Amino acid sequence: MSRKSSRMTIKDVAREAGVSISSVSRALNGLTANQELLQRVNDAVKLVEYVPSQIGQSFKTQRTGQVAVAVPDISNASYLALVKECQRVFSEAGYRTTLINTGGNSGDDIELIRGLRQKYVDGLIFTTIRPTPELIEEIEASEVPVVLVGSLKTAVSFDVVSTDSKQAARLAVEHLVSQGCRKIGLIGGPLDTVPGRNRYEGFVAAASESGVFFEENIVILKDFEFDSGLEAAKRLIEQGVDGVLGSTDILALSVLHAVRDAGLSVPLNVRVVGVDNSEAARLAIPRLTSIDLGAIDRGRMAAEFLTSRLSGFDSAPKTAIVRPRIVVRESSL
Amino acid sequence: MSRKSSRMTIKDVAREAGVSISSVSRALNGLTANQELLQRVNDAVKLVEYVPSQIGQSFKTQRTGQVAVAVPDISNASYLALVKECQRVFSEAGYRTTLINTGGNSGDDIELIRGLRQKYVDGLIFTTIRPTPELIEEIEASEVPVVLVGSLKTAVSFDVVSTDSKQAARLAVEHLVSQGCRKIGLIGGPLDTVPGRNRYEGFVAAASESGVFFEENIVILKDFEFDSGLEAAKRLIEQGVDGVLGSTDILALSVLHAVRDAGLSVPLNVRVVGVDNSEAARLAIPRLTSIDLGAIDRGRMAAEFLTSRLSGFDSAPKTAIVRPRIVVRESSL
DNA sequence: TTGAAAGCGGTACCAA
DNA sequence: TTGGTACCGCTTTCAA
Repeated sequence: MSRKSSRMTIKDVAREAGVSISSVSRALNGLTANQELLQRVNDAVKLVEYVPSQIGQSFKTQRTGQVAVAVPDISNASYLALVKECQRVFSEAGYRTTLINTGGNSGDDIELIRGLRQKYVDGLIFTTIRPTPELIEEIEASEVPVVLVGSLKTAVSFDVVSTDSKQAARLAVEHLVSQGCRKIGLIGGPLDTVPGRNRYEGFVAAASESGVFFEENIVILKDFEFDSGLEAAKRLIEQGVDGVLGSTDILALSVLHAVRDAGLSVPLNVRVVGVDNSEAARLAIPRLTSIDLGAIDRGRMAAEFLTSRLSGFDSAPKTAIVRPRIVVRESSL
Repeated sequence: MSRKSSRMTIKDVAREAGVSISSVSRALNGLTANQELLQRVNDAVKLVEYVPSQIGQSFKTQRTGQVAVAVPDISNASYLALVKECQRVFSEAGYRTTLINTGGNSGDDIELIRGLRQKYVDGLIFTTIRPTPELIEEIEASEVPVVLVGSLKTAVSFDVVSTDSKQAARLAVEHLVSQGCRKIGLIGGPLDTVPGRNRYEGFVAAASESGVFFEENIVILKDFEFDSGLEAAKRLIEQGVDGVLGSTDILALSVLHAVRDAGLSVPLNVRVVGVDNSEAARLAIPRLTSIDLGAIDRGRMAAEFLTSRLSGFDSAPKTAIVRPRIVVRESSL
């Protein structure tokens, strides 16, 4: 016996229960006082194995019950943490979560926002490290609520959740200095990204204030690949740094490798700090000190901002800034 | 000037272009020969900034344009790889991807499959390590196409993609033996999971065939947590093993830590092999030998199976088995 | 080639 | 409280 029955609709339930489809709808949505009718409808629902069509409901209500979370790269630990946390909050609030890997390309980003007009989701959490004016404009024009995760320089008409990248770099430098480092290197991300730029500026500011030697010890990468980091780390070690800040935990791991390859030791000869406080940092040998940018907190707040808007609260644009904190481990002791 | 215009529908385009809505629909779907009408419609579309409603289209076509990928834990490297690859294939095929974190609970799994009747997605890639008979039954009854990623003992009426976990363990043991290990330990996953059971059996078979000492060196964990692995590894080291197979890369990393904590060295005193060939394995110190279970290949095949079904190809149930391969690195040399 | 109209599966208004 | 019915946006059949 094939169970692949053609879909049962509300009509079938109504027929089976001997009532009108309106009554079925009401019964199913808890708008019926009549116990007997309710019973008949429930029996009929069981009998025909009725399940309301999400598509039909969406059509009527113009709500999909879905939200999207867009990140440049889901492989990146902090985006992964953010996505997971959003998903948790949304799931609790009764929304399904659609995952979008943007690749970080700003043209595609704009297309993504524009595509929201198709109304395939009720709202969007959008993460970007390159918030161009065009992108901002497109988000402001969006009919679908968008919450942006990322740092902006201007005031905007939508909700924003960000972290203080400059402060993150500062925490790292101050820690390294307090541990006795006097010649600190930076392996930074691309300067045309907001976090890349901010961490660079934070590093420079904190380093010069501390009076440590640093100016020749800055390497800016075009990407965040481990191999690029390895190359950069090798250079820094040749210049005799005694402390390095890696822009991500992966880049910091590359420093651990380079130091070992050079026959030196972390933290004896070189102290290392990473950024993201990812699992990779916790499990590294030696365990890696890392700046936690609060990806989980950002995810939670962004998701809460969005669910709030989706519930119809039409407040002024909200902003949340998560403060980074340093998690000290073996690699910088 | 607010851009938050209320949605434009096909009617607005029709009115603006001075044609019927049927003509607009045809023009938009490339079913019009008349160049002038086409032009008028396109102009009207631009003028009113019309974007077809996904909801309206879904309602008519009974297709959502979405597929779901369900995994027990997105944090797990191999599931992550699988999800990413599925997403890539689906995106190319014009489908959006919804991510579902199941948590691996089998009751919830059944609810998930049952929930498909709501028709919120067109198809599902489902990953499980505990394929209960009830679950199988539910999948077979599903009206929505499901592709299962995981090993099954029985023949089923849906597509399945799996890997050979037994062979994976065998590869690892044979490699360790060939490197000179004579007392090999296993840190295994729960035996009530299919991969946990299969890896255990593969390990036992390969170890006894090789004639190496192993029987007292098996620790089966209740979970895959790093800390549990650390504890287990400590025990194995006290028993004097010279080789360890960790059931996942994370567990293998815990062995690296435990060996170091014991003042010993990998691979000099203990050789270590993990499973998953994750980024964590590539970046570990020392770099970790790992069994690649072909997560990416499985993701690709599963996604292709599903898109094929969604395109209406109603073939017999397909099965694909991905062969594991070993990636030898420093930790076992 | 074009337009009119039915219908996909629900919800909610209105009248009984 | 209940049933009849309009309607959400789009595709597609059918007739002109």
